Amino acid sequence: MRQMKLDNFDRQLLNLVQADSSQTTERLAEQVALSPSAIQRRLRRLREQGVIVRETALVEPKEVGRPSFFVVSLQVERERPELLMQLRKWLEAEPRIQQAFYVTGEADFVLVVTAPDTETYDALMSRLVSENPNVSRFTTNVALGIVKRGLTIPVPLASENSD
Amino acid sequence: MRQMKLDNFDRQLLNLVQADSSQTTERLAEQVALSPSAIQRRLRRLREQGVIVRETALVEPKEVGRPSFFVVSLQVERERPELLMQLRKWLEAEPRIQQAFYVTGEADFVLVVTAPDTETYDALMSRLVSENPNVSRFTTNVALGIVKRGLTIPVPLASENSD
DNA sequence: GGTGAAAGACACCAATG
DNA sequence: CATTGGTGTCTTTCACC
Repeated sequence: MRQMKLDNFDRQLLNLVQADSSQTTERLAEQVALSPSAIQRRLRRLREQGVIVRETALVEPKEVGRPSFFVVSLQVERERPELLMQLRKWLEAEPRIQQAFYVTGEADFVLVVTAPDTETYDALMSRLVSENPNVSRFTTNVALGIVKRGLTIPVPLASENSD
Repeated sequence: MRQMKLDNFDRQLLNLVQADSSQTTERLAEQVALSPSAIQRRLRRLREQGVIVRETALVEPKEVGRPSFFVVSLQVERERPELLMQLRKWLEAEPRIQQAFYVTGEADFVLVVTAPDTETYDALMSRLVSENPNVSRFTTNVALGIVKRGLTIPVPLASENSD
């Protein structure tokens, strides 16, 4: 059931709504060579099929109290499956964990964390280690600046080459 | 001009639209104790003031060709201001660079990169180093799995404590 | 892909604190 | 006097052909 067949119309559409999901179907129809009705039906399908997961507003950190951002590398005691699952759920449930990747290399997880200040961040990480016994160590990189911030996945058209 | 004064209505609204920006003003009005008209005016203001930067659709990687994700640490030859600026612009312009943080610690930048496959990723990083002479070294962590993916910044209400 | 009905957003309104 | 909730109009979406 995975790996939907997406034609180039779908792919164009995905690129457009990733850039701006507030566009009307009419405006989208101008950019993709389709009628508004067709756009509508495709968008509904893409949402129902889970290709489009959700639509969100991006807020400017400067405007909401200048929160800090941290990139955190986690080392976990390898391999206790239940504890690993618990950690994943913990990360998912914690709103200040924006992103969590399970990675190769020296670290096991890389997190992107946001917090209003360093104290809150410290408290959060203290809770993380105390409530997840398999987390053996972590290193923090404080973000001094954000050059770019997005989740857009470029969707290549079928006719295009990969690069 | 920065650091807008946001009351608790604005803050609630920001939390709601970060979770789901496709809600109607009427549905938002049910959750915030305001009329649809008030919600509308506030949303427009938040957009105009740049508190809400843009609205985007989040797509499921599994459904668009299972692209890979990489967390990259960049070391740059410190300090050649013009080259640093050039690097920032390069990162911004490159669609496969999802996020770029300027950080403290051993690395200077941390990137989150997406690419359809490892070859494309390699080619991208080759271009990065060849077109940015100040990038001295980088280390790659391949994401084996994504536990969580979002950009939501929790906006605390004025009456609430930080934690 | 087009068309008519329903829903939602937008531009004004007087009212309120 | 800024901000609210309400009303009419226009736009956009939705369901059906």
